Amino acid sequence: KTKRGRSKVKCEGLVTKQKKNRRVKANDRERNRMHNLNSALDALRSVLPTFPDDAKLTKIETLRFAHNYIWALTETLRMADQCRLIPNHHEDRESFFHIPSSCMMDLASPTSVCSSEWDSSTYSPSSHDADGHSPDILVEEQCYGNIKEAILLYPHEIMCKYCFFSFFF
DNA sequence: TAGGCCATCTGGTCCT
DNA sequence: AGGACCAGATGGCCTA
Repeated sequence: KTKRGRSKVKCEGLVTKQKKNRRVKANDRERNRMHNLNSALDALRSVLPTFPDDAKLTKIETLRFAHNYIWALTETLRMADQCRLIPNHHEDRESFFHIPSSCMMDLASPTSVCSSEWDSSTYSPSSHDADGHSPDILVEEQCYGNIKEAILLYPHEIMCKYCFFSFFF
């Protein structure tokens, strides 16, 4: 073989080696990227309401569930705002707070402050307070705050209320 | 055993 | 040129 021929072969070998090296590095980056994506999905799973016995949500289920959950929370807040803006709609408030017993899952029952929050009797009008605030306004404020707290404390019920254990959009 | 889910590899495309 | 992103291909694992 000529000198030029040998160097050509050597050069091709070098290029192949370089290509292989680039591919290996690219694979490594891609793997890393997917791991990051999965970590983000895990983080998302961790803030979604699930039960201990539930199998881990798949990727697509996680995304759909998150979509529905956000919708349910938005809807809950919207209703809370409505409840706040429309005075004397005790019936609405009561129906909003009423969680069907069939929906009550295997959760620890509400305790202390929380237990009364789900009790509609909490919202019945009472006498004026020392500052002279109308009981209705106090009730509305309390109602609004309670709903927000309830969202944090009882995500399962919120989801259940809106029948969002189905994963369809 | 078929089907679903997943991780990984790969080549193409776009961006810096 | 190199990195990020994407979609298709492939093979492994699990479950009904």
